[in-house]
Amino acid sequence: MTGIRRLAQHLDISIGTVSRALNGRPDVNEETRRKVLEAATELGYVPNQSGRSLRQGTTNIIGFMMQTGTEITGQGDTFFMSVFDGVQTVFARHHLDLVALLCSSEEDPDDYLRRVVARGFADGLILSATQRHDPRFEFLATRKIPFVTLGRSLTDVGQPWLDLDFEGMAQTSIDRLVAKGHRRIAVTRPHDDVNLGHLFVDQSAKALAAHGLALDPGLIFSSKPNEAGGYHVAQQLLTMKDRPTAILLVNETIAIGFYRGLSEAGLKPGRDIAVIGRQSPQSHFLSPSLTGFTLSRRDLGIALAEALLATMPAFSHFYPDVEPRKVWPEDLVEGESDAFSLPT
Amino acid sequence: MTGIRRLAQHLDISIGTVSRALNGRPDVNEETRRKVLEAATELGYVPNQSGRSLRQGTTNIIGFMMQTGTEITGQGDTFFMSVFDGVQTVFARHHLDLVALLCSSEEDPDDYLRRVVARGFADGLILSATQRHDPRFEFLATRKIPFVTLGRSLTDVGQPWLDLDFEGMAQTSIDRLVAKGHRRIAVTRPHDDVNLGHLFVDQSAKALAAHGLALDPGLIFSSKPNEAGGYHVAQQLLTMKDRPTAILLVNETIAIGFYRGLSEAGLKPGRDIAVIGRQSPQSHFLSPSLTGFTLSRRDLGIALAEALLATMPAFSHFYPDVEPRKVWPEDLVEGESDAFSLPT
DNA sequence: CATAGTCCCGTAAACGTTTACGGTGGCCGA
DNA sequence: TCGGCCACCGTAAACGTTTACGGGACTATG
Repeated sequence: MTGIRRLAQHLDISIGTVSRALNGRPDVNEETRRKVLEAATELGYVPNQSGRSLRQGTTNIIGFMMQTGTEITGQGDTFFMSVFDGVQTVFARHHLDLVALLCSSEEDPDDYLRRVVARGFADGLILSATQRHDPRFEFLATRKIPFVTLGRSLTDVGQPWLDLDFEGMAQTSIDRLVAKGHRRIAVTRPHDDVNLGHLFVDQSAKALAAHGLALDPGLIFSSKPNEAGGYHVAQQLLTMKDRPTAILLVNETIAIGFYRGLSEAGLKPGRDIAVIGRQSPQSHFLSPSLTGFTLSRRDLGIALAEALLATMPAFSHFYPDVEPRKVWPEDLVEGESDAFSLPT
Repeated sequence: MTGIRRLAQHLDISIGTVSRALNGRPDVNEETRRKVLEAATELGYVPNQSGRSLRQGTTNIIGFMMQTGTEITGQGDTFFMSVFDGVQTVFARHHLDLVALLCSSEEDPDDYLRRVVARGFADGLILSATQRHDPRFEFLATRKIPFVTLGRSLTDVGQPWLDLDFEGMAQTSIDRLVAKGHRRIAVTRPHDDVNLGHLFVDQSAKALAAHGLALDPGLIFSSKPNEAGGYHVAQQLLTMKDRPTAILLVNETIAIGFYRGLSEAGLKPGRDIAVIGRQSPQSHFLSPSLTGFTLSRRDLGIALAEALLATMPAFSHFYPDVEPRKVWPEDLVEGESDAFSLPT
């Protein structure tokens, strides 16, 4: 005799009642419910997830898909981890388990997702590293699997998303730099087709246009979103005749490499070039201090989880008024890296 | 009519035969098996994992537990990801799904593991960030859950493990540095109780002793295993009166921060101090080039997976002669960072 | 022809839940 | 007294598999 049956026998009660008691159904006497819960802890009963899944066609698992090709992050080691933390705290409240689905760099993300879905692995998914055109969206939509994405895409199947505020970042950065007399402003973007890069470049161009300036295509640097990428950007920049006087770094970690590349040539951010980037735990150790945007990654994760739950019928009533799509605000932390200004 | 039943009906055959055909049982006519497989792809049948799990008490999932407190890695962003890749390729052969279980920095790893196990989540586990004394081992052993650890521990319940070759690294490093005239050799270690730190320090002391030298306790630097940690180590080192002339960096990423900390004070690895570390994708962009150890992370992952499977009854016959415990060799890549030598 | 053996297949139970359905007993109002 | 309602509980089916068991058809052997 195992499982719920054992509990029932021990209490001389039917298994139906035990199940109802454990699941918080209303049609069970509070006194018997108390006894059931007591016996459950006493006997160390934990419900069998397979049985439950089989019966109600739900796994209680949410998957957070990341790609190792982007070095799990592309935003610095801790970025996704903090977001993950936030997501996890929300799901824990609903007894949902969160796991990370790491798609190898050698496997096609679309194939990987197909496998995950075919297996009926998760009740819902969180997607990151969203591409400019992302086939995964349509796939999940036709399978009617709830999902939310961290990052917009041109592909739109009506799913909720959260994203960074590239418009805001570009605008305040550009305004700030133009006010300091800069005209030749460079911009970095990840080398792959992740949508983030497109957005940031577009918004930067827009912000420049507001000042009657154009974004020089020669000043758009594609790089891997990691330290090495930043280092390369610096090297490219050093070889230019008509060097930009300011640069925007969209990814977090590349600032590290960029600083190093610069310093090897004897250049210094804030003195020889104005740099605006994104804050990260690592960037606090940069010198001169980085002027950059910051956001609460944990809160971002929480919002991501809530947006997903709001679309899942079983949980939506908990989150009646969640904005399904939202651009996440960032604050600018002023440092010394953009102190460099030009006479006007 | 759903699932296997639908297939059976479509072929006018019993569900038992269908199941046997799909699972590669011998007692089924090859001709009917062919038909079944054909129909399966035609109808897009995929077995329901819940049903299967319920029946045979197995989930076909392997969990790779990592901790976000150590910034998923503590070894640099890509370390675990490459290992993960290797593990995944092995498991894919056996139709096992690998997921990452990320324990939040705010949650106790032991509690987290308890939850995972109670839920019956995985058939097997891979543990990383092994502590010097690790309660998780005993817990899993009593629950009879197959697991393998990346890293040794003083806690030993007979489980297989793989680990880095700290003895080898310490010995070749020390020998090399002593041969260059160094006597005051510093060592870094992670600030927490992860076993790796203890081992590396111990082995370094042993290697020094072989030359009649002692490891000065004042030359053991505890640091976070990331860039910031390396930066701090450099800062600490700079304030010392009797500075060491050489240093061993056990973690991969800390070299980055260490270099930066040094260069801010006008010091240079290889000229003012000898540095030996560990190679990483990022370290290739260090200048002067790093002398450091390297290993095939992917192969490490493969070995890890095989070690686990060898202990699981259902798979052990595939891996009859896998060494259950193994120290993973590393090669030294010579760079310029340890060029600094002393007159003897 | 009888017997044993082999190959293949069908039947049905079992895994641990959830839940629709119906039933019992008590209470209340007419 | 009786019908109806309510609160609570028991029964049993269902979810989709796997697998032990047995049986039928055929072949080989005596």
